[in-house]
Amino acid sequence: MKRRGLREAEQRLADADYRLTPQRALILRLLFEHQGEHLSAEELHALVGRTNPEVGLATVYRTLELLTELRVLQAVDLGDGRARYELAGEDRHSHHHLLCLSCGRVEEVRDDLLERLEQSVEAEHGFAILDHQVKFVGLCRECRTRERWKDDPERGEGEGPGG
Amino acid sequence: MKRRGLREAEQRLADADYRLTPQRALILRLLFEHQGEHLSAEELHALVGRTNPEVGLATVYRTLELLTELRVLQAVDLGDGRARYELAGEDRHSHHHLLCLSCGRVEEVRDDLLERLEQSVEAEHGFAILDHQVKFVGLCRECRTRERWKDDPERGEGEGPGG
DNA sequence: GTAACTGCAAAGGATTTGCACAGTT
DNA sequence: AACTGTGCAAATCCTTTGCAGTTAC
Repeated sequence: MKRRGLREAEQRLADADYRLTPQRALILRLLFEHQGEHLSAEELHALVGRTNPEVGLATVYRTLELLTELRVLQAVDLGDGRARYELAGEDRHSHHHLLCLSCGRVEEVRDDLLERLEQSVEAEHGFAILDHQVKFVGLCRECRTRERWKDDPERGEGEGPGG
Repeated sequence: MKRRGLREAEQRLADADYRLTPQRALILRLLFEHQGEHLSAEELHALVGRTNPEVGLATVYRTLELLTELRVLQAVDLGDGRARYELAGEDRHSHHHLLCLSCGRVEEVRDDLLERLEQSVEAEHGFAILDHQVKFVGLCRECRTRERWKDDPERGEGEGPGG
């Protein structure tokens, strides 16, 4: 569905006089195929490696950096100590994430109230907002419903249906 | 003025059966003396070293971790690749930061609209929010006034009330 | 053809950890 | 004594970088 986005992204590379190497093309494709998964460099490298084991991790890092620079990607911090990436929204910066403590899932939020908040901040602090990062940590609807939280005083639980 | 907070923090250590060692006492004191500066582990270690060069960096890290666990501190990510810390508000989680791209200053925000936003998110996503992190990146009033920004060909026009 | 790109491995910076010693209870 | 806490240094983790060989344009 977002196939067009891929073309645009490739075009943006060309427009900025960068080469569309097979590595970059593959990485870009995977990024679009795994939209919404917030892949890290290493995860992406693993994905790349499925078909092209030759591609080095450094290349993945370099490509990620390049694509971020070109505003094709945006780095997001999900609090696990590594950078994760998502496709950058065309019109608007929109990293508002709901991070579930129980299952680790990441939902995206789009809420007009945030714009309201920005306006308020700009007005009250005289601060010109260029970008933002909003992250809510808590329990998603499902985990909350499951109530598997009250049992666990500490933490560690295997959320594994895959087992 | 916030001397009482220091005592409370020390008490919290004791309550949790941790010892108030000279290192911890010093670190805690410095943390209160440098409120609002968002010190990193290494900065704090340097401060500690002014009077007690013997204290190791690892101890600072360990203390920071401990104090965070005890909710005396909160780690904040200001985007410079290292963890920074601030005293945790008693009643309310409150890391809402305005990070100025020009001078690097960090302001704190307290805005009711954020609570409104939280409620909206809880209602619409069924997500139980336990904590949040909100960071706005842009230009503070002063840097904005100085207009040292318009020189930059990168960003050009856009939001220009100055017009 | 050639500057851009890649892969590899080594380097880098922040944070953690293993371990023997020191300080408390 | 039995632990907890500390200092040091080595280890770890993510990410970057140097360099020689490769390749897209």
